[in-house]
Amino acid sequence: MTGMGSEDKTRTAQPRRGRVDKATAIVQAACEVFGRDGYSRASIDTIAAEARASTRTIYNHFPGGKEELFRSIVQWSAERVRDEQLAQLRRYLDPERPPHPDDLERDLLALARAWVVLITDFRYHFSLVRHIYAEAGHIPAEVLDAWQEAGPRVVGREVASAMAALGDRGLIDVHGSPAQAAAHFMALISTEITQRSYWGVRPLPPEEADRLTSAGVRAFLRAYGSAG
Amino acid sequence: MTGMGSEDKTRTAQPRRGRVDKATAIVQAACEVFGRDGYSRASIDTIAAEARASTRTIYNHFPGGKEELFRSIVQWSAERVRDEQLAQLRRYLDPERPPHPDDLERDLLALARAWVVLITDFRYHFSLVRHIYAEAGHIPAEVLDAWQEAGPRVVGREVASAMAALGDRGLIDVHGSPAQAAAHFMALISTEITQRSYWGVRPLPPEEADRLTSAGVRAFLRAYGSAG
DNA sequence: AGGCGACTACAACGATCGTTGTATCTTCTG
DNA sequence: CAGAAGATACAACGATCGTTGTAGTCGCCT
Repeated sequence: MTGMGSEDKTRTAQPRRGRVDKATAIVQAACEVFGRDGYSRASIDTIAAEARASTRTIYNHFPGGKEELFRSIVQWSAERVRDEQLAQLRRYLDPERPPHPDDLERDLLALARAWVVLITDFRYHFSLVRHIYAEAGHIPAEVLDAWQEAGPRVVGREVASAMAALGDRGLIDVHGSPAQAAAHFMALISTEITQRSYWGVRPLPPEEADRLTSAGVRAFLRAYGSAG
Repeated sequence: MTGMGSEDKTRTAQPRRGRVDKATAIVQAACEVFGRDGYSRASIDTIAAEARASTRTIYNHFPGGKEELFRSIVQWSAERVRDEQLAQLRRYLDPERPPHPDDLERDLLALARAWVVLITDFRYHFSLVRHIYAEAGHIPAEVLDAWQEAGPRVVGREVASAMAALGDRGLIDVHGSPAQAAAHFMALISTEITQRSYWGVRPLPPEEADRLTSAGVRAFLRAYGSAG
């Protein structure tokens, strides 16, 4: 939004220095530090050090200060993870190519496993989400809504429509509400893992995580499988 | 833990002044403020004001300062809520008096509803839990373990043994792991509500919460009901 | 009454932190 | 080369906060 004028030729496209673009370095560092320490504990100095930038540069890029920086990275991180989650969803549960009934459990399990991997891959993002939930009372409603709409709600809707597709083809029985089935699917595959691992802070042994994931998928299929 | 010694006559039993015991006033206020603001944002001055005490009194009762106060109230709050949850569990799912098969869904639903009510009743406690999860990386492992062992793990074990009892009597099929069934039950009845309501910060309309709860119970019974 | 224990008001300290201004430096562009 | 634009180092400010010390107040018990 800021900085990039309207008709500059190729100037701002190339990173000024030989290094990485300072702006993205700051955003990445801020993601990590905000995720690790939370809004209050995170200090501008720490973010600057992590980004190998000076605090002054941060304030040049984000005139709104800490608050604007936080809003920006929440949005940025949500979009990034959302895209990754949607990619895995389309990869293992493409509404265009429904799986054979025999492969349904395999595909759901593959999706679940891929998502669990994302939880540790994007550890800092999910730490950030934890802090968002914890500090929900101190975050303006508009910011919360913008975040939900940029990330979680989109994913939820996509999973719901995938469930609807499976239902239409008779692979599962959504029992009237594809959205409800989607929510239950996500709850069953992730709740226990996230809780036991403190949202990835203390990762579980892989085989344990796998056991929980497949148990969740099997329970989901018993609850929503069309064959029963 | 403090205060109630073993052989004090009647001195510490009666509040010294005409008011409430300052210690419990401080603990309650600290619970509320820590839950609302989190560890870093919460200030001793705020807690003192909320407890109508002076900061000096706080340091007299908790020589360890902010850290000890936090540890104490985490433990205290966890025990209180645990007892409440166990009471509801025994009320609606007493292992000694298993329900008739026809009443199983009704009883499970009653338990689920009672627990959902607790989420808003003990709003500050669950806010505290959010912050614990968010700041897990900054809390000593021993404190985290002590908290889990004083609260969540006990409840989880009790629900698991209730599930085992239901399984033994053929009312449900635990599919090999009562603990897993318990975790799935709790996930199905509470995950969506807690997420959608931001853990009680923005409470859902009661009928909406009810809809989600009963949908969770029905899904659980489809996954774990012995009749299928 | 006298003393004791708990509570309080008040001030002060050191530390951390968000934020800004300024002067200097580097690197790219014309 | 000159100039511009971005980045940096540095210092300083005001504010908040945890914590401690001190002196004083209030109510209870002997």
